[in-house]
Parts: sequence; C-alpha cells; structure tokens
Amino acid sequence: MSFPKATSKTKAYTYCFINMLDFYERVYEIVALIPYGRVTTYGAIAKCLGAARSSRLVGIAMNHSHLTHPHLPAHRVVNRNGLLTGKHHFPSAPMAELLEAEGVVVVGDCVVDFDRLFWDPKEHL
DNA sequence: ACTCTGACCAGTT
DNA sequence: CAACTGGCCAGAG
Repeated sequence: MSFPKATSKTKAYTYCFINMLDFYERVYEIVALIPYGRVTTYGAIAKCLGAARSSRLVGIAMNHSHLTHPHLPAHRVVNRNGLLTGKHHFPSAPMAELLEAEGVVVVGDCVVDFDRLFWDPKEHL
C-alpha cells in the first residue's frame, strides 16, 4: 500500500483522502459494522465514503483485507446484484459457507432475498 | 513510462 | 434486452 503516483491519469478528487491507507481503513471500518446475517455492496461502501465511482477500489481493499484485517466479515460484501464475486479470494472457508452459517441462503453464487438482506451503510450515519 | 488486469458500477447505445 | 464506455487505482512486468 502506498500513496498513489501523481500521473496525468490520477484524478484530483482522489486527494480528498489523506492517502490510500486512510481510504482502506475507512472501508474496513464500514465492513466491521455490517450486522450479522446482512450484506452490503462495494458500491454502497464507496458512495458512503463520498467516492461513488471508486467501487472498484473497495474490491481491491477487500482483497488486501485478508492479510491486514483477517477478522473482518469480508464475506458480507457482495456486488450490486447480490452475486458473490469475491468468492475466489477466500483461502480458508468458502464465502457461501460463511454466509449460510449466518442464515443467508446462497443459490448459484447469488444471495437469495438480497433486497431484504441489503444493509445500507448510509443509514448508519 | 508504458500496458494490462482486476472482489465494481452507472449510464448509454 | 445485451453490449459497450468511462470512471476508478494498485501492482506486476
């Protein structure tokens, strides 16, 4: 993890954050708040941080989280359709298994009743 | 200093 | 409908 290089492609609003480490930490703070048995999305987290278009970076942060924050409920973060897009990155227990252990039903890599189980981080503010 | 690939997403065609 | 586009940015080569 390092401060982004100041290339021509680096957009100014990136710097509303002190550095990327801070952005990651904010992502992790939100993930830690997701209630047991509920799920949220990469985009919702990004929007909550005031960087609505940086959902992809949230995914990168989650990938890192296994090393830096192993106890985080990373399995409660899915994509906007309730699809378990991060399932290939769970070294220990399968993502679907972790969810089912919390009562979240998963069929075909997709969270059943996603609309009802969705937890919006904005509502926590 | 490139190019390329991702745990993404909203808008447009 | 699906496919495409542009917006993000880290890390590897």
